[in-house]
Amino acid sequence: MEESAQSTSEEQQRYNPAEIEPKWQARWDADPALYAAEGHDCGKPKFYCLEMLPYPSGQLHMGHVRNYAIGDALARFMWMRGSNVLHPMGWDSFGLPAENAALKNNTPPAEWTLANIAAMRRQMRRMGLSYDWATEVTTCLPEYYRWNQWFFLKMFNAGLAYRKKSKVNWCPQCQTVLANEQVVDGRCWRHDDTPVEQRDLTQWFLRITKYADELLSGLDKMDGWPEKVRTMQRNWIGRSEGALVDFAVAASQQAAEKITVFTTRVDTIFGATSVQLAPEHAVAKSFAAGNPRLAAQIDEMLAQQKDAREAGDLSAIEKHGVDTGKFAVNPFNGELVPIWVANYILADYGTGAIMSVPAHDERDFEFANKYGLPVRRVIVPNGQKQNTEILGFAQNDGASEGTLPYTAEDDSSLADSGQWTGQPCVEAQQKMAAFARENGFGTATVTYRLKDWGVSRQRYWGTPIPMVYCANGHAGIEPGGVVPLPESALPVLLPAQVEITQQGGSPLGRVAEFVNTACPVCGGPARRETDTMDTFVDSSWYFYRYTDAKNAAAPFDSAKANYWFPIDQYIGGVEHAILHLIYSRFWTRVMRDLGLINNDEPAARLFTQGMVIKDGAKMSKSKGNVVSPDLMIERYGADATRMYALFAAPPDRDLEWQEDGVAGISRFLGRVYRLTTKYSEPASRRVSETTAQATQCAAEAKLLRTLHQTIAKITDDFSGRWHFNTCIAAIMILVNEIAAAEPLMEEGKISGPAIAEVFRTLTLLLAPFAPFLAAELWEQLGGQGAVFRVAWPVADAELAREAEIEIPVQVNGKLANVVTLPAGSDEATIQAAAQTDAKVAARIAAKTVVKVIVVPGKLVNIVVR
RNA sequence: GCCCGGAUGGCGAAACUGGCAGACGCAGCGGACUUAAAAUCCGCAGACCCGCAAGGGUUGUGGGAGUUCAAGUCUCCCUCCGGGCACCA
Repeated sequence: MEESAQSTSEEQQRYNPAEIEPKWQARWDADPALYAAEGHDCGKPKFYCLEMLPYPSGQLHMGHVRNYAIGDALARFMWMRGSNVLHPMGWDSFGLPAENAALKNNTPPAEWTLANIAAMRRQMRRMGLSYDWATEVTTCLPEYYRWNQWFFLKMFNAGLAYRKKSKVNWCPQCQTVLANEQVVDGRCWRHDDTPVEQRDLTQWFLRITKYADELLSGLDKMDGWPEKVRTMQRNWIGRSEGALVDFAVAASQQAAEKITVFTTRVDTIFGATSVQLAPEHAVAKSFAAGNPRLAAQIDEMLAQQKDAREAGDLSAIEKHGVDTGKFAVNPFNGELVPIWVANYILADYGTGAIMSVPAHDERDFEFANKYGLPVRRVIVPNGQKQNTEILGFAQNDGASEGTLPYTAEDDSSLADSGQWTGQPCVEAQQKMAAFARENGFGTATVTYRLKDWGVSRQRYWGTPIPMVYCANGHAGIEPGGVVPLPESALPVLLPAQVEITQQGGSPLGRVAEFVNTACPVCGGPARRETDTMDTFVDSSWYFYRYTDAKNAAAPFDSAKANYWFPIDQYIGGVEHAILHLIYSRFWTRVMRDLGLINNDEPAARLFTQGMVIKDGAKMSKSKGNVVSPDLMIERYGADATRMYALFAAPPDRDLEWQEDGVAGISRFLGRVYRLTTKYSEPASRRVSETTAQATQCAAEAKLLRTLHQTIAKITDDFSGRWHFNTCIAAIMILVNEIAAAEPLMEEGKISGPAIAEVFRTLTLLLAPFAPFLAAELWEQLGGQGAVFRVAWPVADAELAREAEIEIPVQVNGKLANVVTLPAGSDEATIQAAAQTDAKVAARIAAKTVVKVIVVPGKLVNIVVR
């Protein structure tokens, strides 16, 4: 009996997250105002803290835990600093996995998705994340996706959404089209074992290229974004300045037949020794029409390209080409050059045709070597003689040794180039483009790698595209033509009972009640568009919806969006650098041009956290190294799990998950709990300040010094470096010092107010990292209200200052001893102390002091000989 | 091939502007408490060598050179690992 009574009372002293965490979770759940954002008139500075919304797979993984632990710490810190914080969460809940699950389990996608959301919301609450659930956004619900449709209509009317037939990426696994951004190394971004096929389909596109220049130049100003992400976006946009030049086809029956080439080096045009066409090029096709041999060779090239693309490595195929036997006229010098078709010319970049200048381009050089095409040098470094020779066959030795291809354009000039000979390259590029324009055979131009965003998906679980095809046609619309629905017809609801099968074609096409409708203009029969939108549409603007999530009349109220935007801190994985993060920048500009918002960019600052790794590899089911957050929470509690995710590595680096480390954090939290609860009522327990004596005051001063240094360090880190791992280490140091001072507290030799300040502040410092424990301790300390609304402690520089400082003394760069001196001692004092130190003196005895370096506050180095 | 990161004890890491390398934690070892164990608390700890010990010496931040009184940190060259881009004319 006695034993159990004792163990019960000890039990109460023990840190038991399984008890305190659910208790606080229930209290927080019952208090929706706790994490609610306030209005624009609350008088506080706003802070929009956002983590990327997850796909509701049904299971939180460690990457989520890390992402949300970072965001949550920041949100709580900002609240404590007196900001009005918006910290929302939502669900990127359209997409293929729901259809796959439907196939597998015979569960409707909606049901499966909503159940997953419920499960993940429960996990997030269990983690104690400070989301304002009143602003929750679920993209698969009509309340949300109707605004996708609304935007789509706006874009259609603005000419930003259009249909065209083109070659598109098709994933046979997903049974749908993919955007360029969703093709990774020739594979589907979701199925890295599935080669993407090319199909000709008529699809809806969004005109992101209209904003290409702005998306590019905007990056220069985005210094709150990682340089890495900005670079990736720059490369993806791939702006390139050059010129279009028309080469007439010589002796063409069709007099107007010409080949327009794109080049960034029009200054090299006198060195062009052939014109190269992509196998898909229209002129190549027209030549092939009368030349079966050529036609066969072109077909072979196309087949080979397809194979290579499916193998995932386009650059692996060897360059080869075929001479068409035709010639083109170089408009600058009237020369005839042969026209070839070559497999390395991309049909969808530039014009699908180039002028080949072997002397000044790596690829052209390689190609010319292979086929013995002439190499003519027309660019030389400044100062070199400007007469050159036609080399005839390319050479790798002799006269051209190591000099070709010569690709530099800076500090280089033209040679053998008619009236432009001797001019610097860069200057000549402009003048020659202007010349072409004046003479009607070319112009300066800019091309982009970025293509318009193909958004049609032949899938069920997505936003229906709000368009119909009027069967009979009417004024201005031919039969079968596209008619946009009026806004009043929105939302176009996704039909609930749809059989999901693996056959091709849009599943919606098999739902007669959905497909068959009336034309909104003429009332005649019409069929609905049966493709749905890419799910990246959903995530392109969801963060605006958070500012006004319940609005039934508009996607959001502009005043609210303008108050909260831009996002002050966006946190997520780098894998979205050129998908979500470029689409949402585009969407923001579209909304701005529609007059809905004032900002150009969605997020002022972006943080990309590192991956969570186990046994040296990214966690994945196939590797069998997945660690379940649920299991960690069950064993060690949410506080310990989250805090470990912040402690194990700086947030931008990869993190190796070690369960023993979580146990260590749990132990640490237990220590905090034990100490704090023991001293939670100092006034009633002991303490009279008058007992303090000088030496004990020193111990107290030391404790307070560490306390204030810790405050300063953490406060500083939140505003800059975000090295939460060292913040937590600093708290551990503080706690170690408190534990060391415990005997003095026991004896009442540390004052009551000091003890109270130490534990009160410790609790506040822990609040962003271990919210459950902080809430519990705050209550036990008698704190009023939610700990997350208590003002963040302010470091007192006076209390934080070190009275004495240890200065290492080196002799010839090697440590001889450490001397202790009052802080702020001047150079002379330090040097004197250093040189008179016994150990130091012993080392410099019998030597000559050459030089003494004194760095006040840092060290002394005595150079002897 | 090009562009970013990164490499520090047995492990995760720290050292922010050049100034005591390894803070903090994990694992380990020793001790206290306990009949015992768990939990907890205290202590030790880069490696090598000398010493019974206190202590002392050498060496050490992927490799090599350099700048400097002083280099994990700066410069040059190289190796390996991770990520991105890759026939873009």
